Amino acid sequence: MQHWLFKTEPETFGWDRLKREGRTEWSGVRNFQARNNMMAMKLGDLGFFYHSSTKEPGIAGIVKVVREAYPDFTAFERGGPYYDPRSSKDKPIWQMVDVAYERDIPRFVSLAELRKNVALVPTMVLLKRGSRLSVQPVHVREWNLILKLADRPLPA
DNA sequence: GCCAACGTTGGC
DNA sequence: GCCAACGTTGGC
Repeated sequence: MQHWLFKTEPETFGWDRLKREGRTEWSGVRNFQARNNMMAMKLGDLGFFYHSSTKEPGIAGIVKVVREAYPDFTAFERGGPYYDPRSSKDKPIWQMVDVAYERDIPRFVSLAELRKNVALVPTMVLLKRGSRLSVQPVHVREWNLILKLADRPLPA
């Protein structure tokens, strides 16, 4: 099993909403690297649900991949915000997966806290300088370390 | 709101 | 194939 991280803006689609709705299509990704990551996902893979572009960015919860990659239909929606004329039903360019609420974590783990963790800084994609990849892999070592962080009370 | 860093586009 | 220009992301 592989682990991932999904970025989302909580003002647009946050953790509370996913919890309420149970599952969602991860549509609208228009970056090849992020798309390739989604195409590598397998049923049952887990991912961190990450809040970006917000007052306190960080990891809010855990999701599970419940449908493997398939064509992102929002690319076919003429006039829609995610329309891409290069993508067609015959030759779709963009793909998406479905993810579902898996479980809460004991507490929110902020980006600032992740940055303070010396063991994460050199390797974690999220922490790389200028990183803006919206769907990214998380090494199992990083995954477990972050879960351990979330199990402890927030350091003063 | 600012701006550094990034990915993509398109002229050459 | 190079690279400047552009639009976007996302932390601060």
